[in-house]
Amino acid sequence: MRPKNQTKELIARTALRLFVDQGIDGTTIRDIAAAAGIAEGTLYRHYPGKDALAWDLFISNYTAFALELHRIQAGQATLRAKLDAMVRQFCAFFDDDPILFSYLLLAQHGQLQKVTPEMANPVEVVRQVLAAGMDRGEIPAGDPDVAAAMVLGIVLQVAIFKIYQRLTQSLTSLAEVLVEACWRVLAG
Amino acid sequence: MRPKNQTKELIARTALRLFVDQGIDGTTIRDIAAAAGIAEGTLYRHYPGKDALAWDLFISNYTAFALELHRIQAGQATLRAKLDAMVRQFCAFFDDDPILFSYLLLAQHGQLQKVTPEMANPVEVVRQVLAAGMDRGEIPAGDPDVAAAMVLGIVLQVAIFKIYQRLTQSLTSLAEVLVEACWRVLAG
Amino acid sequence: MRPKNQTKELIARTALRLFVDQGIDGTTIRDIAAAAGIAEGTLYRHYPGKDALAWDLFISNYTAFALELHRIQAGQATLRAKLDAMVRQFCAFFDDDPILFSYLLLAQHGQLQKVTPEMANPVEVVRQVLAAGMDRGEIPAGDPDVAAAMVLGIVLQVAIFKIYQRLTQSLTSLAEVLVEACWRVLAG
Amino acid sequence: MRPKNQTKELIARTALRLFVDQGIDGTTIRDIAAAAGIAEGTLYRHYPGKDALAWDLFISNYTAFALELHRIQAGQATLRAKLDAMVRQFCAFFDDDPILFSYLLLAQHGQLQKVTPEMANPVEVVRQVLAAGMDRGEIPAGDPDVAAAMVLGIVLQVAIFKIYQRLTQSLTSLAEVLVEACWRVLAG
DNA sequence: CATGAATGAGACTTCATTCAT
DNA sequence: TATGAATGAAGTCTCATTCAT
Repeated sequence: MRPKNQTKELIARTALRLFVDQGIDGTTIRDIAAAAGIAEGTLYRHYPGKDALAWDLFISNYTAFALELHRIQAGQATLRAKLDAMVRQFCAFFDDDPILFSYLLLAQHGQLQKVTPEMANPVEVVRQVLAAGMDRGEIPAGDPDVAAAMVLGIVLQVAIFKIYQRLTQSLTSLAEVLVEACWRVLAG
Repeated sequence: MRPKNQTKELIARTALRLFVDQGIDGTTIRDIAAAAGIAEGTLYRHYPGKDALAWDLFISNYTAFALELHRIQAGQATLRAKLDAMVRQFCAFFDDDPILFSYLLLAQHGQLQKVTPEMANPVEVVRQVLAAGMDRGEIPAGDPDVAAAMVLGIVLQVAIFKIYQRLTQSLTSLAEVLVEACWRVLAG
Repeated sequence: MRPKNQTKELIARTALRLFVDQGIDGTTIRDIAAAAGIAEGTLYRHYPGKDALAWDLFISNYTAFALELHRIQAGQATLRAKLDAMVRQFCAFFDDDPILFSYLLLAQHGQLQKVTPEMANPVEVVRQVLAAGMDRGEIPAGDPDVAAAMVLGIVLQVAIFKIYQRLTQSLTSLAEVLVEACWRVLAG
Repeated sequence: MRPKNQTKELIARTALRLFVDQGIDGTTIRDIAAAAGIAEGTLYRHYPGKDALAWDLFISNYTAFALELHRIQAGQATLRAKLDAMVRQFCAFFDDDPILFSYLLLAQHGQLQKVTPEMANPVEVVRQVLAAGMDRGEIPAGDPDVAAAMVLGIVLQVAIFKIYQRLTQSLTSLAEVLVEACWRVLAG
């Protein structure tokens, strides 16, 4: 018998991989159990069910990333530095764990409706950083939602291209380019 | 008895709406039939099955949009004008049929693996236009895939914000802003 | 428009062929209509439904053959001559219309339960001829059912071999051999 | 929880009975599950599906009987003794498990097309035994396929009569009569 | 008589979840 | 805690039959 957390972790990683490869609905409990080398029933010792597993995988990592993003930008003084740090954070996250990143990206359309406003949220972090920058006059005032969308779009679409192997470089190696692009968009 | 194409069209629109609202896997044949006011079996006189319906809805519109995009940019002489036309085309498409646009956006992760290179493809159109612009020296040379990702990201993420109602303006009213942002990203 | 009986006949022959090829349950109304070049609904102008079609095809030909068999043996004086005539009748029937013969053979297990004793029946004809022959002392007395089974078995199993193409000769060319075999079985 | 093989065996016997009573197409998964006292889904833990169940039931027993038949004739020296042993084997099989025998008899028309030449086959066993007997001069030379058809016809049609209750004796009690009849047919 | 779109009952099958071991 | 056979609700799809034209 494995220690409890080890089995739970095994389930989490296995499910993550299969969810990304086949979609959540396209992945069965049996798939997960078989790939993890455990019995089907064992999964239920660690998670209440499949939906809970998918949700847990999503929200814990989504929140953790949002908090990390918030922490990292807080350590910077200027908007430019905050933007730089955040974009690099996205890139590092992707390069460090592309499967998890992909999951958050691809699962969001199914899970986002269960996200409540009080939960930490990467989109909100970016929006607020940009709004604050506008307030402080670091960039021209504008609709902070539009600004956030454009910045996120630049970074996330590059990640999607990487997922679909239209790009082969690491995201980190593109960070500088992305930061510069975002800045030009914002600096108007 | 309705004329044949009328029923097929009814099924298509109903399915589109439900697929966007509940996801493809989250929508049952029964859902579609009930919402369309037809019998379950009737659907199968018009489509071979649920997968084929989802695929047909995706690829026919995805391809049609790609061709339209290609046509519209070909009518412009400069990259700046092509970019302007293409972005406006995205915006007009979204405003004209947000459900269809959403479907193409959300369904792509499930259907894209069935897209073959010879099928017309909006991503490819954008990439080629940008690559040509680089070749002609209209914008600084760079990785055309990265450039395409950034341009697409700006437009599509704004569309996603609109879908999730973070934005309330029409996309068309944002077109100028988006074109300008894209251009600044590209013009380096 | 075809004359009524021509369409009905077309349906009957088409159904017969498909029933033999694919089984009754394996054949759909749509199959029949498509193969016959008519609309699905047209079939119902000529037959009450699929079951009725299969039954009609069976019982009318089954009965007709039984009556023919009875008539032909009645024209012969001795058991040997009756047997000869009946076996030749089976062979001629097979060679003349192997599809119909196959249908009667293969469909019987599904339809026989609907056959009532007062319906003319080839098995019964053979049994009675043999029983009468025993009564008249033309062959040794024995269980007429066993005798009928053996005689029928010889003829029908050869037909089955022909259907499955284990044999290539016409049945008629084997008639002499079959009659002789039956006679040896009976003559004890 | 029953031991695995017990449930599979229960499904097999129940299906066999229903297939014989109602035909394969006339028997639903629900029928089988209800008659076996299990849930519908349970069947699928033991068989891939209904077709596979019907096929497995057919081919495993068909092959097993062919091998047994081959084994039993190999233990005899003369054709007469081989024939005697084989006919008694058919009779004993029928009397021992009339449902299984009926299934093999009735299912063959649907399943035989999936039988490949390398699969053991009772018809082939009989044919080869007779062909060898002809080669050794134990019976007059002739077409071994015709001979096999006649011998099989005698035995199988008697079995069919028994299935339809035209006969009430056990087949074993008729074995002597059948062997004698076959021999007269062959000995010419 | 012919058509063929529409119907809807019912078939097969999948799969998240339970529970006795 | 782990197991995996069993469950049964629910999904996809088929097809005999009907009926308005």
